[in-house]
Amino acid sequence: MSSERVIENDEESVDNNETSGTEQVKEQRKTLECNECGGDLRKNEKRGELVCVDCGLVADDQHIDRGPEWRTFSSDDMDSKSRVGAPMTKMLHDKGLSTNIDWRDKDAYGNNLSSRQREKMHRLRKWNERYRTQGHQDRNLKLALSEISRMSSALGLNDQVQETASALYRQCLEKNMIVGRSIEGMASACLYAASRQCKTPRSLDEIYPVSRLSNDQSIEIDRAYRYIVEELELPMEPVDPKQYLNRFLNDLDIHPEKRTAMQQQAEKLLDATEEQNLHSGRAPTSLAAASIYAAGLLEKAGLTQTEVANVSDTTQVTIRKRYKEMLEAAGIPY
DNA sequence: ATGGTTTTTACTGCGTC
DNA sequence: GACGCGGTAAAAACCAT
Repeated sequence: MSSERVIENDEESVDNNETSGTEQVKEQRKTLECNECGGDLRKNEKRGELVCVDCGLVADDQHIDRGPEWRTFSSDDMDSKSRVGAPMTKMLHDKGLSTNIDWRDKDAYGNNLSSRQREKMHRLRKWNERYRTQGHQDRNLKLALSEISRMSSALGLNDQVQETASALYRQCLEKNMIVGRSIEGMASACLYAASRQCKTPRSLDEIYPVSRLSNDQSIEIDRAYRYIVEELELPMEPVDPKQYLNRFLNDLDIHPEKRTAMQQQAEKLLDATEEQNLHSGRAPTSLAAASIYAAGLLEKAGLTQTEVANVSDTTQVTIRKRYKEMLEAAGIPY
């Protein structure tokens, strides 16, 4: 699509966002008339002008679309699809907005630079890098964000979680909450909170091993998490066991045919137990695990308690206890 | 700190393949 | 004999007070 698409006026560009560019143009041609002679007005895309076909009057020379560049399908998208600049991302410490100087000593055409130019570029690069990572806060952020990125890919978390975690860490930094605490611990805690907020929770037990904290330092993550929830007033609700179903079922590699049936069955069981207040006080992971095991029984998937316990970070004993009361709650004899 | 609850650990016997 | 399952007791972890 042309970057200088010419449209009737700015309001139109907002209202007709759902229709494609060509449709808009057709409609315009019918409605627009020259004030002087009544002839059709036609747009000149390259010049951004509206010109009368008959008398040559330039009706408007400022017809450049300042609206969003791409087609959008929801009002949320509208804001994010700005016409200019690189997309902003919170995953980079400078939101991806700083200057980058290529490390290759080539000019825009790919030719080698003269030695004089080369030296100049070296100096510029050096100073640019110094400027970018200037100050302790920026250094702090840079380290934290790279840790968040590393950990979230190790845990198979998506970009949305990573963005959320980065945003949380940024807030902590702005409120001066990091001083006196370890960057690693705070970053891990942000990631943990983000994974829950994005409905793809990871347990703290899963976070510990991918963080660079030693085993006896792992309580730092608990502490940091409580701290940021308190300070940032995050609305953290208890994790819904259903949010684990997908991942656990994936890890169990079940016959694709039984997979959906089991998930539905498990959700039904969780609903039944939820209604009878059997969820409170119980670890969400164990509830999810038990519902999966019970669903496996009902669907005859040949799942063992040990298998489910392994993927869910629980134990057979716990699964036993839970799945029985689940079947009972759902009124299913076993 | 305390007490109540859940979860884990470790160990057991039973039945089946 | 290996495996899945069920049960138990004691220890550990967790939570609200």
